[in-house]
Amino acid sequence: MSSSNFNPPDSPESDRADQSNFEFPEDWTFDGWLEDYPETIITGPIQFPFNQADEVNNDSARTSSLLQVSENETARERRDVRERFAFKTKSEVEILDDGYRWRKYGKKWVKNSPNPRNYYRCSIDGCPVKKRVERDKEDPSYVITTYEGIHNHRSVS
DNA sequence: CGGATTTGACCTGCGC
DNA sequence: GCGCAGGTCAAATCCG
Repeated sequence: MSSSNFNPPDSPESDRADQSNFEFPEDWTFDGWLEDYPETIITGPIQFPFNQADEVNNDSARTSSLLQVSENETARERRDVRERFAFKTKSEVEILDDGYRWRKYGKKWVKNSPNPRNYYRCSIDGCPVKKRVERDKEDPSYVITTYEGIHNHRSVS
């Protein structure tokens, strides 16, 4: 895919509503998944950024946090928001060009999966973003990517 | 030579 | 307290 189609925001706090109309490239498949929250199955288009609350305990909050940033987000919900999201995509390769430079810093064989999990950190100095990449245990033709954090810089060309 | 990758060791939270 | 599992570090190595 081309890098220009994937442009996460630079700031977590500003203009969330304005960025919610982001559309993923149509050659990516999202039928979703969120690793640490296996109950959150994503179907249909995802708007970016979407923020996952760490402790979402009712269905309506979960739905809104997955599909878009809620406009009437309560203070409590907002405090719990993490800049983390995951999706799976059908791909032969695990190194997807999403417009950023990543430095691999770890690899783990996770329990109950025949596939390794790879850990990447954004190679820009001072940028806190990390991501994990692993193959879907159920369907190895899918790659699961989990992003954590928001870039404090623009994507590289 | 500089930056990225590899890979086992190390660290830490959690359940028992 | 111990051991497991997941996450990270870092030295050696690779590669342009």
